[in-house]
Amino acid sequence: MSLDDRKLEVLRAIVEDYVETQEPVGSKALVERHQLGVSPATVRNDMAVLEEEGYIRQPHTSAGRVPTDAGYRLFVDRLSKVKPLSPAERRAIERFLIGAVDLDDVVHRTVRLLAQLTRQVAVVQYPSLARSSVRHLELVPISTTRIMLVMIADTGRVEQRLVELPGPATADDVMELRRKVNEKLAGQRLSDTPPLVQSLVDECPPGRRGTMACLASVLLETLVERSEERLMLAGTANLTRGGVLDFQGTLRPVLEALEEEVILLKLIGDLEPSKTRVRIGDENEFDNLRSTSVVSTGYGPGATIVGGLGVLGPTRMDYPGTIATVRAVARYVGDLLAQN
Amino acid sequence: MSLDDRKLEVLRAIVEDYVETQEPVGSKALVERHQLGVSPATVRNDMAVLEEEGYIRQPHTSAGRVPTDAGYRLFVDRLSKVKPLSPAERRAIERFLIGAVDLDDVVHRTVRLLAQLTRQVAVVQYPSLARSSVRHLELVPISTTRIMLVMIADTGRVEQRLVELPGPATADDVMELRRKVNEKLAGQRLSDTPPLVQSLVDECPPGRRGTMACLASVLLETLVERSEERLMLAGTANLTRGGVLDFQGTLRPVLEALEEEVILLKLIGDLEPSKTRVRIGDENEFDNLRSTSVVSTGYGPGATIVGGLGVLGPTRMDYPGTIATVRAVARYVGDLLAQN
DNA sequence: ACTGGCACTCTGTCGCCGGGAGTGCCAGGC
DNA sequence: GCCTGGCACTCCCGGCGACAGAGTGCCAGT
Repeated sequence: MSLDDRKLEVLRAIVEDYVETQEPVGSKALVERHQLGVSPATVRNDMAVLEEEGYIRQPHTSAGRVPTDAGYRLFVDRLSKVKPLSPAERRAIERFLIGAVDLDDVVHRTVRLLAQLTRQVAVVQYPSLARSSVRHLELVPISTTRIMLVMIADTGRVEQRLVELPGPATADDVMELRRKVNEKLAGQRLSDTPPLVQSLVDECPPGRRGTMACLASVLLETLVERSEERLMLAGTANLTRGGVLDFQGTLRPVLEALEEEVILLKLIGDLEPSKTRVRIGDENEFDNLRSTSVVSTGYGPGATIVGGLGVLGPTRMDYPGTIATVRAVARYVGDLLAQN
Repeated sequence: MSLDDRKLEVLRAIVEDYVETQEPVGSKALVERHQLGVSPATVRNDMAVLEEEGYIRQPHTSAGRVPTDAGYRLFVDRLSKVKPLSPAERRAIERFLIGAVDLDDVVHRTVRLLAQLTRQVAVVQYPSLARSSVRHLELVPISTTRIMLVMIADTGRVEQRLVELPGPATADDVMELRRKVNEKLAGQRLSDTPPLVQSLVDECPPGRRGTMACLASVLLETLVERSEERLMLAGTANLTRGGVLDFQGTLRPVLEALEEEVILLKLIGDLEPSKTRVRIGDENEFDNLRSTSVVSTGYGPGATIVGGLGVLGPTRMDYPGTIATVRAVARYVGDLLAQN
């Protein structure tokens, strides 16, 4: 059975009211608050159908209706129009991001901005190393047998690692290494570097090969294997908004999930270009997040994508507003990165 | 009126039982669980005195007694003996910290370890720049009028900033700058650098002074003014342990406070050497944290202190165990830093 | 196909009551 | 003088029943 326009309109009204009031919505209140042009009885019939189809449900007999995950899904896919940001919001975004001095600062400001605008938990992934290029590699001698390797990526990320050398190296040795390594790797995408690193070792004169091999292994580890993704979180206090009504009693599982970076990365780190992804309740693959929704998108300079960001909140969330905000923030951050 | 030994013993018993059971403790249960050698009636008299003195209170008439903040304070100061860590805990600490590859990793592992061992919220401050020395300064050309300044501190911290130059600079110019800057600043404590940076500008040949001045101002900003403290948080999910009984109903204010880095820094960043600080409930200067206690201490290689760490939990916490754990972790982290 | 009316069901709240835990006080004993 | 047993009192907490309110499903009528 397909749903006619009015039934969809009723669903939309239910979602909107429920999101706003946090209370099951009944037929009478619905016709009063929206101009549906029909009587409560008619709405009730429509509701019965919507419930049949699984889009809404009653917490108990003779309570109002509440959207199901499927209901929210339908709402997001077909019923919600994008809500344009207010000029005030746009100004807020610009003002907030404009003073950032380095990458850490950008991420930091972004995540707080997102949390504040959406009033939910915000997550921002640092630009992924896997999607970055090497801008420069620096070797800093710490002692005769130890150097610090500093990798600067074009996205602004800086990673450092300590390298234990097999034997002592002079300052000149280090300079030479530095030159060679940069010659070979600077400007390369990180994902392309492994064979280049190998060739570095191969081309090395035998006398120095030990040192180079040592450096190479750490390089590989830093550049690729342990291509660690970092992220930043803000707005956890927003989980307590609306009492403990959302999240079926405890936010325990949610807080636990937020501690797991792996989980968060899976959530916001799937990077289909210029597409905003919405995961609603049960659609989430993590049990702990079954009562939450996640809105995420990729960001990056221009059309390329270097990382993800998003927000997490109760399934009962303002999807149009949240989606609009997430997109807008992602675009601004991308622009900001493009300037560097 | 001074409290005799038995009254103190009663207080100790109350604190211990309450911490364990989370329920007001009555006189009868007390004599049953502890060998006090007197009758409940006697204990009741002692309790009346303890209440008079403000160390315990009754949630309502004819409920058991609960320690007040002052009661916990007395307990911590005079009644609790340090609880030595179990060998298993020591091993856990070592095993957890041993694989750390860089500073980020150390801090990350430490904070999670602390959260796990104490089952509370853990906070670890990155080694403070103000207490670090410059190991090396690197200048990486980004374009002809932009260079990236990377500062590596002896504590392992790496800070980077973008510098906009007033005019174009050649690779040689940059190399020259790099040499000069390092000559002057490497090895210096960050707090000693401002006059040195000034002298760098003064000694510069007039032709390059513009560039150097530009660099110098960013240097100053990076090194001193914006000597930003960073920190890491873990274990917020532990706040939900024990229901919402602690934290008088909502953890909202607590979560809010945890979002404010400034607050957290004040809490764990007061660095009296080798002293563990305990702030109990109302002793806390932040209203939002009135229902929590904070145990914090400094850490660093050897006897010097470069940063703070600690945990935050309900006033009803296992003080002896928590204090012991915080101290032990701080010592291990210090040792780890000393190795670099 | 929609509407008004009506009976029904369920929730949430209030007041009430009794059991239980714990206290404060008092008189008596060591 | 300190400790103890006894006793009356207070208060919380859980269960129970009544009740008002909200919302529904259904049916007959337009």
